[in-house]
Amino acid sequence: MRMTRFVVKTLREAPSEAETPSHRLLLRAGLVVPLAAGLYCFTPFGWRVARRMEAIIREEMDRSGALEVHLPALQPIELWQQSGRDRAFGPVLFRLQDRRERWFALGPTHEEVVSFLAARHIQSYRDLPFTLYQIQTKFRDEIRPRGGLIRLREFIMMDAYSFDADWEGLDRSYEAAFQAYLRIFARAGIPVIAVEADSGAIGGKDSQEFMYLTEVGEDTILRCERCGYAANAEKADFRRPPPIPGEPRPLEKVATPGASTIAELAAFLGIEPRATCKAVFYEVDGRPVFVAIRGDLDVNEVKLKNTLKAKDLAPMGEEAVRRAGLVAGYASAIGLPAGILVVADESVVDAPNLVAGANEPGFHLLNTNYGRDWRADIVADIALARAGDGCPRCEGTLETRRGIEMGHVFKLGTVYAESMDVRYLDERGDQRPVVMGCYGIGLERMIAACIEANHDEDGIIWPPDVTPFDAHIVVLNADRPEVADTLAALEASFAAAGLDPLVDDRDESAGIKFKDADLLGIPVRLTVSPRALQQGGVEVRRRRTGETRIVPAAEAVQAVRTILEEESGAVGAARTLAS
RNA sequence: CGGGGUGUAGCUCAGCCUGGUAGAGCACACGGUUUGGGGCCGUGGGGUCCCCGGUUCGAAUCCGGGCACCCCGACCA
Repeated sequence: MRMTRFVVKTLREAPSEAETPSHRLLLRAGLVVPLAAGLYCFTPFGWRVARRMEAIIREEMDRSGALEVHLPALQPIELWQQSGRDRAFGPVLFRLQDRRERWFALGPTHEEVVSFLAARHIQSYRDLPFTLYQIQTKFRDEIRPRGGLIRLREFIMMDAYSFDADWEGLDRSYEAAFQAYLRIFARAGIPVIAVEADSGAIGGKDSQEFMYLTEVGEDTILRCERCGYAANAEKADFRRPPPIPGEPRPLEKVATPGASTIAELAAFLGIEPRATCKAVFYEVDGRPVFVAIRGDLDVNEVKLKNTLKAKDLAPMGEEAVRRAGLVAGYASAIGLPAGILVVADESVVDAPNLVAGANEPGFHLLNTNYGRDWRADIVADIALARAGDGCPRCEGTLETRRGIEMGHVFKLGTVYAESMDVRYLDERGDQRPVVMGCYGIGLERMIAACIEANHDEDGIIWPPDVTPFDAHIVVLNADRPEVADTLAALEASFAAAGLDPLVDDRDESAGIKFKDADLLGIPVRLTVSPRALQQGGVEVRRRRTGETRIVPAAEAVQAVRTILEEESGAVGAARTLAS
């Protein structure tokens, strides 16, 4: 491809809106241009990268035995009502009406539609198992799009769905998808770790996320160096510090003026936060919920939401607190107004003599004891794991890292089979629900993470499987006959070898061309110039290391191939290091 | 939705406080020069100063109200 005929434009300075390295480079190298919040146009250069990412995904999914399909993005709302997910997704679901005023949704994911399709095919256990996948646009009216291609309102997702007769079959399908994902991310040059995850709005049982660890990530991951345990913070278990032991003592009311936070209370009384009971108020699906947890711990809102099987959960606003008759800063479950659901974390049940609020401004109660003084409607693990907490699997300590969720695999089980009525007849002729799994990868996110993981101060460094061109040929003094002849010969040999180079034939200075080559990130650069020819050929430069050498023009193709192969090895090594 | 920030040329920004002909660098067009790391000289084109309203003889600038975009928290690939 001749650059003068290719629609690319690079920017010397990144637009001020871009802060993360990938966002800046995406805009500077001209891969995408923003249209509106969470919406981007892909340029010819950017789309080539996207297509290569797609190719990696397609090859590895095909290799795993999955079958590609294409499902409508536009879907009748009834389908979403049937699964109950029109409410689960709520405002995230884009809705629109057709000319007959019938309601549709723009698919944020495709479990319902693929269930519909699968149900048309599945009659007998002999029809199972199989896995379907597609690479298609999804729509989500996200609360806050961000980070360039990290969080979009319209994005391309590879979503796969497995259908098995039983849970053992699902385990095998899940494992096949898991292995395919590892190959996909390795080839894309994205180091990932698999972490235990919450299944969120998708529903289902086991679930793991593939995380690319980076400071610019939006998820928090807890990890134990010692045993390798890793989990999303919203899911993570941990060993709670033990309670302070003691025999129950009599309840006692004390004045604690101005001590409305755990820190103030502990300081005022000269005790550890661990000896107090923290009260947190939530509004859950419109109803007030009182949460009690030991003072040294925080509430994990995802765990709480799951415990309550709630659709909507938010900290209670000041107005709602007053309306519910709660006393912020001095509340406890002892003497709480009626009609409020009380949820307790496991940590308060076996901790004796906790200091808790007296439900009266400026006063607390000493020596409150669960069972003797109060009881919760629900007792559950609703505590948030934090850096420094004990690992749930070994004696190690958890640390936190930030990460971007690149992919997610779920064991759905029979949830959708039940709601969408996907059943089969087993060997005995009994009707049973199909056991499903689902698996997703965000394509734009892969591009963003690939750049995050593969760049330097000069620009992008594409992994060989992702690069939009096989080589970047810079031509200097193209008007000299020997240069023009060499370029023509080079282009012919590349074409014969089936390689696709980007040729910078622009009338620009050498400096601009070299800078642009570094920014655009094609792994090998060839320079055709009078100087190189004098030295016996063309200059070959490896983008990642900057090393250069002169090779005869006739050997250029082989030199490019060698570097691309070696770069594949380098990408693999980087992955091993990080995982 | 809450908190913070920003809207002036394609991009980065100055001008605003203290109202009076809208600017610079980069990019773009043309001419010349140069040709191994964003080179140099000259000429030129390009603006609803985010929008609406108010104050004023006069508003990019002051006041009010909107909107958009970015960042931090609740949602997810």
